[in-house]
Amino acid sequence: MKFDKQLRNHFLRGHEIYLRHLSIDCVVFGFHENALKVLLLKAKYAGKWALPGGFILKEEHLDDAAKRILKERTGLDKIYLRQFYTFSDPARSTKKINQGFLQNIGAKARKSWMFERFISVGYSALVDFTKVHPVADIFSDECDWFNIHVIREMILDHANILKKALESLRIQLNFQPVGYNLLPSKFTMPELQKLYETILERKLDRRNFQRKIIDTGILKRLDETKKGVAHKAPFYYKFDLRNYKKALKAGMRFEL
Amino acid sequence: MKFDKQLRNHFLRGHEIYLRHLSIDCVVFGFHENALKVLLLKAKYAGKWALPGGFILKEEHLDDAAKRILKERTGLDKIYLRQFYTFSDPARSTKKINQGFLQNIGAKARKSWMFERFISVGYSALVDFTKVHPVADIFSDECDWFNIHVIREMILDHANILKKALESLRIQLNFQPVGYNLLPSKFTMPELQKLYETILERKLDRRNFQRKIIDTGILKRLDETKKGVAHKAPFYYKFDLRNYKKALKAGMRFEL
DNA sequence: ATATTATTGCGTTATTATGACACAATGTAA
DNA sequence: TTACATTGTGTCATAATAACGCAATAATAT
Repeated sequence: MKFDKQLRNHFLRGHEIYLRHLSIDCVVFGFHENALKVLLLKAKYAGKWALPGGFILKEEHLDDAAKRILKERTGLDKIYLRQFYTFSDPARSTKKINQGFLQNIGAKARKSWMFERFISVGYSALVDFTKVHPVADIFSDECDWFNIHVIREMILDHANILKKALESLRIQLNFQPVGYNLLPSKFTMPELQKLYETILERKLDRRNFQRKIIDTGILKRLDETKKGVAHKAPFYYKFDLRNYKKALKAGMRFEL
Repeated sequence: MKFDKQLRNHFLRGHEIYLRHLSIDCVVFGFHENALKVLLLKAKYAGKWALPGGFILKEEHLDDAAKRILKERTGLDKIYLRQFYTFSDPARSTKKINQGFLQNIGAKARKSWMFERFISVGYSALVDFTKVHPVADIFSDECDWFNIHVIREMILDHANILKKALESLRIQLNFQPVGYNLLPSKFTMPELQKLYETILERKLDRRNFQRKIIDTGILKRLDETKKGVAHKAPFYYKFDLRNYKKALKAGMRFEL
């Protein structure tokens, strides 16, 4: 079938266009229904889960490779991306390969560049959940969002990569109001707070949180309130892009 | 001569033992005479300066490669090391190669793996200046310390790597009392303060600085004072390793 | 010997930021 | 119409921070 032909070709001839020994893995964060989510692929045959990843064209910048890979997985064009760590444990990529997979690829492909050692550069992406359309790649037969705390068994060292990405995100939170990238353009204060609580894994005082974030000046309150809630309706806010950028430039801190 | 034979061999056969397309560059920070220093090598023939760097053995962890490289350049065994960024601009390594260099290597070597594209992983190291014995490598004929603010012209994108390392160090300062790695085992309060001022590039109030760092509990004051200063002698301090590690584990912050 | 000088150790105070909590307002559901 | 959950705004005690004062001290100049 067409799919396997593509796969086979990748194993046999991929090294002609990609750099050897080097890959990218992306941790794509989204926020939906008050929970932090991550985009995962279900690896063919193995049934384990994998981070969206890919390879680097011979004359391509890593940032561009990550953009290209994520464009394919999410349909999104302008994704907020940040390189966070490079994973190089020699044991990370030499784990036993799934047998069902090998059989489907064929004997010749077993000597493929794909079974050599890989060093992988980790990128973390922050996206607006509502804008993403997950698409599987040639190594997988499913692509979907998962709650950060109910993660399935993952291939290779991907669980470790995810863990590192989360730590990195937690630190990033102090230097950048990540809500801008993770939330839809308009959102309520409780939603923003829940985002922070989820990432930091601790409760914050509602009133102090509001005061602090308002004081930064990066939010604009809209005249509109949320409809259809069985209690006092919260206002919608959006980021004041002008002040947001100014704050970033000035190296703002946002401690909680 | 022996040196050029070694170099020639590296160009012709290095790819047999090292991963292609991948290198490491190290920014080694030291502190001496109240100034932040960085270790540089003078590239042969080009005369420009370079960060200590090297390549990764086919089954070697990047961290181990960095350790190996720095052991050779500094003589030090247990260096505090941290990976900070991976540099992948396709243009970074394709800059015109120095002619004098090429002539000395010979014609055959011009097709060497060394002239292919390189992606370089940046490591920053914090060392005790007084313990380092700089040694040049096969690509250079000089190795020495330079004040961070009077840096010479550098090869490739090394100036950029250095800049990124400094930014990274500045952020690190909030999470880790870097003095432990940069200062000799015993030091005075003004020395520690100067270290912070140099990295942050701003003046700090002497009295507030002292109070804050004492309050962290990671220092032990010795009974000894500095000798031979034409004014009131400052006490020596050293890090209380027990509390230092405890603070690190607890994720201490040190804002100034 | 003594005074001078630069710098240290320790302390004070005003200002600002933080954490913890009170209470009225409000939009749906009972 | 009332109950309910949750929001917007505000207060207050406490902690952290910035700015500054002053006596002590070790070499040096007189």
